[in-house]
Amino acid sequence: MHDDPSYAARGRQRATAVPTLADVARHAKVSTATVSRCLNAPDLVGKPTRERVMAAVAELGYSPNFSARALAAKRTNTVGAVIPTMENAIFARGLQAFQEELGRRGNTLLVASSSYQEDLEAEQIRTLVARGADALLMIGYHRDAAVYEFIARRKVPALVAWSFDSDEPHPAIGFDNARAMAGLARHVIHLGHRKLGAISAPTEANDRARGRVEGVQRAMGETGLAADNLTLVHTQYGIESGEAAFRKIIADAPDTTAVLCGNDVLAMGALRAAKAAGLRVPEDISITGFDDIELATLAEPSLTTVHVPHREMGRRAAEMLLSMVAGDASDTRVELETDLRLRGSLGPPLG
Amino acid sequence: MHDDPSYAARGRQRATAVPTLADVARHAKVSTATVSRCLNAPDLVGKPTRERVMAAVAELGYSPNFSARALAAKRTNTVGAVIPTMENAIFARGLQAFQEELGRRGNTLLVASSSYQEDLEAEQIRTLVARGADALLMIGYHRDAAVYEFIARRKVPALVAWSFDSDEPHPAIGFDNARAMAGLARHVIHLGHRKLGAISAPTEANDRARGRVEGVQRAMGETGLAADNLTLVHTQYGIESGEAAFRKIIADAPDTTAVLCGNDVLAMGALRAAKAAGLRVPEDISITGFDDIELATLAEPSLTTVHVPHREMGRRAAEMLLSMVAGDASDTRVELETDLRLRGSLGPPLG
DNA sequence: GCAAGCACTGTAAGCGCTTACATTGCGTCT
DNA sequence: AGACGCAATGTAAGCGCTTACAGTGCTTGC
Repeated sequence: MHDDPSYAARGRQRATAVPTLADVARHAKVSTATVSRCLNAPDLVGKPTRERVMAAVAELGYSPNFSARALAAKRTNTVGAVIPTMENAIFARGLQAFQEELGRRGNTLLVASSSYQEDLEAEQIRTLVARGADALLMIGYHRDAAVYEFIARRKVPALVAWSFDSDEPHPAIGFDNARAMAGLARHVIHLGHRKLGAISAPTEANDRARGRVEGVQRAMGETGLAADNLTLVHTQYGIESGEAAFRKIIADAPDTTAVLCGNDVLAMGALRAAKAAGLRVPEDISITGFDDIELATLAEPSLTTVHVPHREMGRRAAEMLLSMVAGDASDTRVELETDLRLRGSLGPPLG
Repeated sequence: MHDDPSYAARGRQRATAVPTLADVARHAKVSTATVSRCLNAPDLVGKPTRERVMAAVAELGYSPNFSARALAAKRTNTVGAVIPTMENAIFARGLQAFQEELGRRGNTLLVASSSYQEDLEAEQIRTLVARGADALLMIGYHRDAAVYEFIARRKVPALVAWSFDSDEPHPAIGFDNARAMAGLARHVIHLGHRKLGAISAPTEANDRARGRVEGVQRAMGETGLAADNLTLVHTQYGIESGEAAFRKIIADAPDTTAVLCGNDVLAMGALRAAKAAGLRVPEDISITGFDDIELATLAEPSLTTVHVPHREMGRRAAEMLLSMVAGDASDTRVELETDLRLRGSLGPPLG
């Protein structure tokens, strides 16, 4: 035993080199299999042996090499997420909850962001899978069929979040953007508004934004409002963008009495532009948002918006993904409820 | 050649199993070494061979197994970051820039958050290192010496961000929190304020918060203001916390004319509480923040604060860390400049 | 008193890749 | 013409771990 000629050399290195499973085994005078079992399935090992091994682990400051473990066990305990950007508070919040839940269950989060670019997203997804992500979180349904095929071929459990559509087959947790926005729009219309404005994020590669616009249109259709009562402007994410879009709406359609924005950040911009233009909110013009980020209650007047349970979504997404990895296929499609938060920025039109 | 009895079986599996380097090699009729070289050092391979290999890669849809690569090459192209929380916009913004730069250079980001808990942070750092992070980004200097020793022993390049102290030996990119806050406080005092309030995040495990409080005290010392002219309140991060802290200050010291807050979110809370108490800002009381998040310009009145270049910090942190990994040890300590953004929430005291 | 079963532990074969080293076939130099 | 260098490729030894399988020494039932 221990007549391996390299043993002495290894012993000398030990202070400087990172200890391996084999070092621990040697130290505790057991086989590597036993050390591995101590770490992964302690009840299979006798108590005295286990204690000896654990002592060796502690003494050497051993911690397992993740890549080796992943290679041998074919599981990484790592979950990938591709989001448009962390700078958007709604994703930051959801992702934070997602990561907390993952951490609680011994997993780590691998993050990539696509900057709302479809091809970049596809590339990020490939990267995450190649890195061995056990599962994938993606935002919204919209992406090339080839991406979905790739995921299916690799058999990586994947979950769509921030969107829910009962017609879509993919596992998802989210809400029906169109329905949520329609609820708000219906309320606005019932208050008496007839000339509406809408500010939306770009809709080409973004089903959430698309859904929200459709929601407005659906509510108008239901209440018999003709389509030309809506002035729709598309613009980038950002406060300044919201300001510019608002100015465009009141320039194009000065009789607009309510502007529905695709998210709270755009709404904050609209609000600021309205005030800058000398319009009173909500007396002269009503403004609404979507998401209910912290900003919404801070605005003056505070913002009427659609509340989305971002944290809950993140937390449950982690739960779902991890149980999908474990092979438990129940509850793979979850629709969350949103609700209206009626605040000062919305009122009946004065006329 | 190809008389391996398992060859046929492998061939049949190919459609369902994930292709490996060996599959590609077989397909292109070269050795695995050549395939590996095509992927990692293409100029070492002759053009016709390379093209044949690349075709095989494309045909099989091969992508390398990351764990195996990491195990063999001892490099993961993954950088870990431990931040307090993504829900704080300043970290989200910096981290986004960090991740973008990392991605641009072919690296991926592994994220962990500590929820401002010191022991959790230590654990996360160990986890990230065990997962093979090539380098580490950490927020602020404050952490147990054992953690720094661990990092040094593992020889993982690590960078402190969001803080800079010329007395500290660790590689860092950030700014001098005390100096930045002292600059603001000096300005406030020069305006004529004599009775100050300060709202700070908990300082035990947070050198940034500590520095900011010290900055206020330093400015007071320099200008001959006695320490008892300052009412200091510690509280958690959050708007409501800021509101409560503000109420406590004006209850304890009703003659306070300016409240300096450790960050913009606390300042937003203070602002709201001031207005709720019927105080005019800045006529009755001045309020300042720190960070210059988007919220600051949205407040009414807009918030006087210290601008911090979060995005630049994130981007350069990525650059620095990657060059440290590459063995380039230049410029390992970078001090960034902050600047005052004087806005409506600060004015001279009326008295 | 002996086969069967059980609780532990060890042996060794990979997992999919990288890379040091060996080999081959040229063109070149003297 | 023979020695040499060089470019292109192959061979094979790991990287550090997991796990199927194979003992080993007991207790137990009949």
